[in-house]
Amino acid sequence: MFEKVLIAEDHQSIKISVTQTLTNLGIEARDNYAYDCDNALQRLKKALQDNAPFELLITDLSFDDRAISIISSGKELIDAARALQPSLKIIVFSAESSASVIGKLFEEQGVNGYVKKGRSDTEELQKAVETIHKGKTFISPGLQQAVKAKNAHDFTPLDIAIITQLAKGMLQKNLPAYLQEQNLKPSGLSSVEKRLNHIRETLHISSNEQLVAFCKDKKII
Amino acid sequence: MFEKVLIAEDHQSIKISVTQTLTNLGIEARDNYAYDCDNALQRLKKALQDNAPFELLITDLSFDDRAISIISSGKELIDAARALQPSLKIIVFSAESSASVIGKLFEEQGVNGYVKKGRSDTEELQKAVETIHKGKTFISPGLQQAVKAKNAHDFTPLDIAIITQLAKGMLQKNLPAYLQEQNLKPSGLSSVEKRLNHIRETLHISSNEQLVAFCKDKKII
DNA sequence: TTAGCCGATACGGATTCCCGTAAAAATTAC
DNA sequence: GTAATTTTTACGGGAATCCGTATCGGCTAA
Repeated sequence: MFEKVLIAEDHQSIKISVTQTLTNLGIEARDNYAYDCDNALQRLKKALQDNAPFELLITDLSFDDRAISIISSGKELIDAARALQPSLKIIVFSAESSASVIGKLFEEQGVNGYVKKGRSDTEELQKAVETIHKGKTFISPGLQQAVKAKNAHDFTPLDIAIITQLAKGMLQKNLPAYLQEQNLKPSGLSSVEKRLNHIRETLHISSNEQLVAFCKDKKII
Repeated sequence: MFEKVLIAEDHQSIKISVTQTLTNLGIEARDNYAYDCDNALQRLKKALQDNAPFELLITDLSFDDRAISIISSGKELIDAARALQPSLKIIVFSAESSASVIGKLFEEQGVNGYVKKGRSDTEELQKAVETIHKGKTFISPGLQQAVKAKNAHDFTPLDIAIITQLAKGMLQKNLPAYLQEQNLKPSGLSSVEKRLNHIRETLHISSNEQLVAFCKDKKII
């Protein structure tokens, strides 16, 4: 079993339960807890320098950053941790259920496991640690299919840029200039209109306001 | 100290910590846990019928309702519980930090305490239980001022109805008919335009898309 | 009662958005 | 290299929104 596991979690109540789960697995829980991302990365670095690296990171996704921090989300922490120590195994332990978000964790960031906070999360977490120790990946039951099932519409980087700017108040007629600045193509106003129209149609959405609401709900923007 | 406390919480990891906190307070934690709102209300009813009512309810706000449930959010549970048993003390234990949401819990629903999940949430929860047992209210440190600080704009029920419909795809020209159906006044198209214009101005927002995004972020709609 | 005030509604011009069509450019096929 | 296809862009009419102004209707105070 793993011997050194780092917990990155800003909720004390959850940290206590996770620690208990690790103890049940026979993993020593001492000096292995960070309540923000900066501190978590620091500990990973220190352990690496001391030739006693962590083997597994269990991290949340959202941290409320009260202080000015360099890394303020689990997503960024994962990238930084992997860059620092490619061999590190990573379990995300979060309440996030958006297929879009979870899908990216596996596909773009290569996490080893995802446990959704829920009715049986401690058992699931325990199973996840065991499964990953055997070299396999783990995902909470029921989420597998949700992540595989593609959205009716796959949002491209262009789509996301367009909708993000709309949500920031940019008029759609000003989008071409912005998209050119960002080197995003196509940038013509007609193309923007066509793209938005296409998205609305496939999602059965009738206005830009509704589209912004949809993307906010699905955590796409 | 309280003798009967009910926990309504759908995350096992948190339930474990809350139970432990209650134990630390000398409160017996047996048969006092519900993982969804329907079940929680059922237990409150049963205990009342048996002449052994719960004295305190500790509840989360968000429950992911996998099954078809009558009550699916903590907000509704609170109303139902208060209707059933007005004397019941209620602590909300949630990660929600939106001033709008928390403010309403106290002002409209009269909860006795709010503990935000965070770095010291178990200590805070313990303190909350003690404080409320003395007949006072409790709110997590730092949130007090956030809740008191009013938003730049106070959203009226009319505002919320308008923006909600926009976010559902309704065209603004169709709003007058809808508002009349809902007996909301004023309902004239000019009034709707004027209202939206006023909101955008006070919040320094330039489009309806941005307004919808803002309200989604602040959990106003 | 009536003059004055204020909010709601009606109206109209300017702007923006929607959407279909056509031209232009880029890509692919042969 | 040229034709065919697709993608991007340009254009224009109609709809919806934005915003200023004016009218309507209820309310208050002298």
